[in-house]
Amino acid sequence: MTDSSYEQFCPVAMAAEVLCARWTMVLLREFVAGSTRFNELRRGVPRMSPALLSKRLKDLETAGIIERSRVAGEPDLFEYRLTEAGRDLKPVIEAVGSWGQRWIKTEASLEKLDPNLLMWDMRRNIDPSPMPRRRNTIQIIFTDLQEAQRNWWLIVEPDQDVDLCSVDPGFDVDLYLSTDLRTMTEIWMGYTPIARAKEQGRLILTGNRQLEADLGRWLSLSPFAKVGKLVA
Amino acid sequence: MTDSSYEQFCPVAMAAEVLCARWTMVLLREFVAGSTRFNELRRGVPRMSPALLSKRLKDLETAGIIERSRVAGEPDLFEYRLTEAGRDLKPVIEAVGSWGQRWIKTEASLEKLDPNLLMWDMRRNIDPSPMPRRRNTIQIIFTDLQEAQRNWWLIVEPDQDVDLCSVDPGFDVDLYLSTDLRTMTEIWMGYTPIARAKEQGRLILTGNRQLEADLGRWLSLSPFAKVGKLVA
DNA sequence: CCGGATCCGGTTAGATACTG
DNA sequence: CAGTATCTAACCGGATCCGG
Repeated sequence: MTDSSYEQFCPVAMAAEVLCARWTMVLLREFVAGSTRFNELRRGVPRMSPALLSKRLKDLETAGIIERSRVAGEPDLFEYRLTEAGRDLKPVIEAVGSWGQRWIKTEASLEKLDPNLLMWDMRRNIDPSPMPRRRNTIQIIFTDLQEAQRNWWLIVEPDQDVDLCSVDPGFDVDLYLSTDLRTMTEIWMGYTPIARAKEQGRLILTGNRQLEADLGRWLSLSPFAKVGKLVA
Repeated sequence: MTDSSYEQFCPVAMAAEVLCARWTMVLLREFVAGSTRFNELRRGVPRMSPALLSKRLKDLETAGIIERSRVAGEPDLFEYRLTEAGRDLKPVIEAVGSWGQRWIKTEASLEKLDPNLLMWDMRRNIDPSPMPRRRNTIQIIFTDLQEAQRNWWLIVEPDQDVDLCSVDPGFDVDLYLSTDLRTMTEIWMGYTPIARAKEQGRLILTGNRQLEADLGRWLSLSPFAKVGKLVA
């Protein structure tokens, strides 16, 4: 380990040495959101090289923030989990994210649209409890995207498991959600209420009336959606 | 500006792009602590090269976190001040520092002793209100250090201004504080109570009885001293 | 497919010196 | 006081490859 230290006893400096390395804060957000496997983490930080991810995981393990262990029962699969010190980073991530939600210009965020990250985040935050107690299949159609990223299926199983597919799983679709990537992202971030998007025709729902009416309940928004903007 | 972006719309990622660059979190702590001038900031981040400091200041200005302006009345002196967005970073710095205070091993912090940073921090946090309403001169003697860093004088003026000198200002000394750098740092960080250090003979006070008795009131500790450690 | 390791080129940071 | 300039070392991004 090279001496890339700030050489300050101050707890801010000591913490920043490990927390403020490139990608680390974003990676920790993935952990706080619940990811545990190498390739699961990769999906949340797709632009991070696997080599750097591997290095950061080692650094975080050395720092006592995560633990690496074998997946129970599986011979050579590994998982990474937050330690108590790692779980205690949740307020830090929340403070950073709340500040970002409040002060980063809306347009700057909306220049980084990414359907993979959006759908992955939406999947993680679906609340199945207001849904009918059967399998519910919701198809999202991004009308402005090319074929490969255009269609997505959320499958909420009776056991409350949520799957995300980018190829047709073949089930009957209960609700179609037709929109564009920007509108869906604005909704997710809390910039645009669902009702307004529907009024403006930027979001069109077709299918099961109950699922449609309850959209605002089962489609949880970003954890930061409720933080108010102070700038336009 | 190269594209060193995370390319994620998530507010954590957007905020981390600017907040988690090398040195930036430590620099922001300096701002939150009240520094405004280039060389004042340098004193708080002595291991940061002036070139990088200059670049970071420009980055923070571009990000809308600080503002650069001329010092009122002075022709070519400049100052940097937090904007509203910058002041709103205080909870972020506090969250990072509190986590550090709680989870960074004590020994790791105490490997980075630095009398300049310690005295600079102490000076900033002196509370003159419990002191006699006259000039109070306190000499700190680090018995384990060489001549150049051994003696320090805190001068609390009647107008409540606090000066720090590393050369004898020539005033009569009201209180002598004789200790070693590690003990003083432990006290500052909240690891060791003043009373215990005195009992163990690691801190020796000589001079004005009232100043001595009130030490715990005018010597404010680190803002993070009250955060409890969860690890030994 | 999973969980990485290796190699290479470009960018960034550290050290030191210097200037208006 | 408030920064630049310059050179070198460390780090990062991207692509490729590898063993189970």
